[in-house]
Amino acid sequence: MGTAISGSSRPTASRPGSRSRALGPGAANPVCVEGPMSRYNPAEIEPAWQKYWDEQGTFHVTEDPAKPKFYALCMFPYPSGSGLHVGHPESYTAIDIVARHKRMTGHAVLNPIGFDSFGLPAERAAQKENRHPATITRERIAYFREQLQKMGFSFNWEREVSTCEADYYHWTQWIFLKLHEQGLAYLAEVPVNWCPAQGTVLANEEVVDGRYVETGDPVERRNMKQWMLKITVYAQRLLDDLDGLDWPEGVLEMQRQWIGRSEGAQVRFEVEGKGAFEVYTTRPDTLFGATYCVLAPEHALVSTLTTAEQQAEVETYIAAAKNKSDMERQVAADKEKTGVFTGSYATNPVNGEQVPVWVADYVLITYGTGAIMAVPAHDERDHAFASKFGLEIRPVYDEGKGHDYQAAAWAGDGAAVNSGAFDGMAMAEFKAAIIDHLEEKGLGERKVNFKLRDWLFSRQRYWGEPFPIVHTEDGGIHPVPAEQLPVALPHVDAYKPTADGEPPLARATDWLHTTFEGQPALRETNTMPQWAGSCWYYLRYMDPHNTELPFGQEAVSFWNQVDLYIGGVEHAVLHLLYARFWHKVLYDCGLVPTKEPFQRLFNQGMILAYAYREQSGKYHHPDGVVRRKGDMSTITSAWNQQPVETDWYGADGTPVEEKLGKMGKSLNNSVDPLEIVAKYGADTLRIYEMFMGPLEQVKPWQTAGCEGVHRFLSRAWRLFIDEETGEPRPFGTTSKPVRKALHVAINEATEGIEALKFNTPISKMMEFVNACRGNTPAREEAEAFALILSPWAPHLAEELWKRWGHTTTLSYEPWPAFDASALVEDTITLVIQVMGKVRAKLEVPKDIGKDEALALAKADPTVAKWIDGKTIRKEIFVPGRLVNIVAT
RNA sequence: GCCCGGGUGGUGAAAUGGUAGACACGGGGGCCUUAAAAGCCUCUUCCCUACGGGGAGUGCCGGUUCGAAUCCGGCCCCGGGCUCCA
Repeated sequence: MGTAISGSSRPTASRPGSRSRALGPGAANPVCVEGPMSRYNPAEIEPAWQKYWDEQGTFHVTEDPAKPKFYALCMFPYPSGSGLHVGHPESYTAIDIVARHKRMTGHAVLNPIGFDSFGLPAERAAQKENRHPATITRERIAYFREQLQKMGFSFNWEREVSTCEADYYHWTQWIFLKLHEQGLAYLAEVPVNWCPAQGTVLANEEVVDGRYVETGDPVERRNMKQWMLKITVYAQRLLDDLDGLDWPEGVLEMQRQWIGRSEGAQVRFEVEGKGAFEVYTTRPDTLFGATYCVLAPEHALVSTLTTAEQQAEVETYIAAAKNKSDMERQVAADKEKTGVFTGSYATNPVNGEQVPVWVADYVLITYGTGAIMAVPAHDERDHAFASKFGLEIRPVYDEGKGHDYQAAAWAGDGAAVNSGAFDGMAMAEFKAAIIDHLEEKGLGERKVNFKLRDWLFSRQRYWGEPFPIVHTEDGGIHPVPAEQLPVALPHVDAYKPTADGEPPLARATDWLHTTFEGQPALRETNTMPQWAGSCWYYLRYMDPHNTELPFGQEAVSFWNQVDLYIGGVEHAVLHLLYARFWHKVLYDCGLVPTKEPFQRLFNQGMILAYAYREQSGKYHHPDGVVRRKGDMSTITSAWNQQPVETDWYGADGTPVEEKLGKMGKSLNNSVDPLEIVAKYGADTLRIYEMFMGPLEQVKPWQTAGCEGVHRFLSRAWRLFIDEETGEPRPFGTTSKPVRKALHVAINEATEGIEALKFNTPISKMMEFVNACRGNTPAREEAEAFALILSPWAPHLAEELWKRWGHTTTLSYEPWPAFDASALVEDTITLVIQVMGKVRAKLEVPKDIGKDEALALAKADPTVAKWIDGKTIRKEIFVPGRLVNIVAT
């Protein structure tokens, strides 16, 4: 934030940390310049229409069985302290265009908005400012709401939800009780990142090199009692039901990989006199090549298997692994594998060989059985490990090309060798045969495994939903009865853990101590993660004021499921997977009619912005930066310390280099949408957001690009409104080129909205205005134009509609019909190619035949020159398009 | 390393087997104006030109085709994500 905004455009809501300065000379406000009284003035018409829509309840929607329904949803925002930047309205604008179009095609449209308002940043702000996070959050929401309302989105504001309010989290808790009732919630000891100095648990991204990134305090892994949700029970269904969804292929693929189904076998390895462990493998066909085994450091059998001589080394290794985060373990092991020998040997069940058992952190306790059989000849990771520690590498497949197994692993198919009775088999046959063999002998069994793990569902934080759970002294864990909900967040004296490391809620001693069926009891002091509220908000929107249930059956049977969901690809896995999981649980409880929550999903591309950095590392806001062409300076790049030439200069004349990056505080390149609204109007902002390029594409914001869009809207205004009087210009008569341009635009808009391509329709609407060349078209054409423009630029369209004498909103007018006959011309431009190169263009009747076209082509002097003296080998004729003469 | 996106003028882009650069931004020239702003007209991929044209060109190399930005194979670069999943 901290972007330049003119004083007059200051939003009324207070916004912490903001500043303002006067607009520079180059940033004249076209809205305020002198001129005719009735020029296009969004500052006047936009608030008026926003007021009208609000007062008239234009977009209020009810469950009307006479209409088909459409549920359009954008991912709701987290109300951060810095407000929305111009990247956010991209998906809201796209959804709004679809919603407005669907109303015009007779649908009952649900297009709600709300706020994902629990979460860590507000808690941090509360600690710093010593204010209640609810107060801070509500202030932030007020500014977000103002920003959204000034962009003219047709949201169902009467359905707004905020996940941190008791009337919402009441029902989040209610759904948790359902999960608990279904046996899907349980307590488990789970390792967390514990920071003793802060007395708190940290998220993975807050820990780097074993230290808290903010303070540098050391972090250790510590087991804590945590609530878990059994999402793994749903793994197969979460995988199977992806098939019917209209989602981007990339997102489906990421979900499939995250769920990570694999088929293989679980095999038992005996250690003489010390017991046995099981390994999971997808390659039971390589069992004869298993030359050692590896246990995860956390595996229960490690201490039993460690011999006296190896004990010191193993213990040191385990201690080191324990304090590394999963991420660190991965990064370190990518560079070089580590591990230690336990001193014990296990029996390979298929050939009776004794193989050494090692401990290494490249084996994860959380996957499979936490133990593996290692086949270095056929697995890269095992190969790297075996090479480092001098373990045997024994191939069990001959791939037929003399592969050097000592140099590298090879995981492909071939003919089995060194595998006793199985020699000669190919992979598929071998797999089936050896699993049968293992099952017959009782050495193992067929097994399906998933990468997906149960969901760690508790946080040691204040600003989240309290669990509706009490603990009695006898160790009993009891759900709070549904009629006693909500369990309200208590007030606490500080938003940090207690002195003995209990979560912040433990500070509320009056709240903490309660009774359960007459016995003294303590309330659960963990809170739910931020995902909880966003797992079901799309259902609450269907029936947001229900005080008896999270949502009523009547509402949910009408709205059914979300028809179109637009949001960032960063939520491709977790949010979407968690919401799908809860939805399936609710489905199993008979509370929702569909197996899946979101039928169609679309990811908008991130909007980037140029950032300008001087060699000291300081960022200059793009507003003050200018390019002085030809005036090059050489500076040391703050990005890579290399000398770099630049002709960009900050407002103070300092040379700066340009780089594209995420819009945000850290690069000092955010742009507040209200700044653009003040300068150009909401309609310009909306259209520019869409005009920048395809919705799914990552693209850079350039405020200057708004100029062209604003000019287009001004030109459209002038086309229909007399700028001196403000009266509508008299309508003209229709003409062929204008009618054609209109129907091209109607077609492009109609198809574009369906395909979520919102950029090219704008070009076609610009072409329509250009085609009119200042001559007002016929009334029918003008009105059709306003109607197709209205999803993109609703304020301008409404204003024109009103000035043409209509007395109600155009939001429910029928969408204009496309007439293909308007596009038909009598003649076409026929392209004449010789050897694939364009040599001439001829104006010919549209239905010209091949013979006639070729005759005309050959008669053209330029064409004649190119085929003169050559033999014609082939003649291509594409009706209505081109002729290609192949001559050599 | 693996997975997912993406490379087209000075810039954002359009064209998904048939005229590469629509529509805009920026820039040049002109009109209007006492002047400026706004507006309007016009040029604007690069190179050559005897001004008629000609040649090259969609990250690089190759292929298929009468014809490729578009389809196929190989490579390079950029952005995002990642749980060594046995």
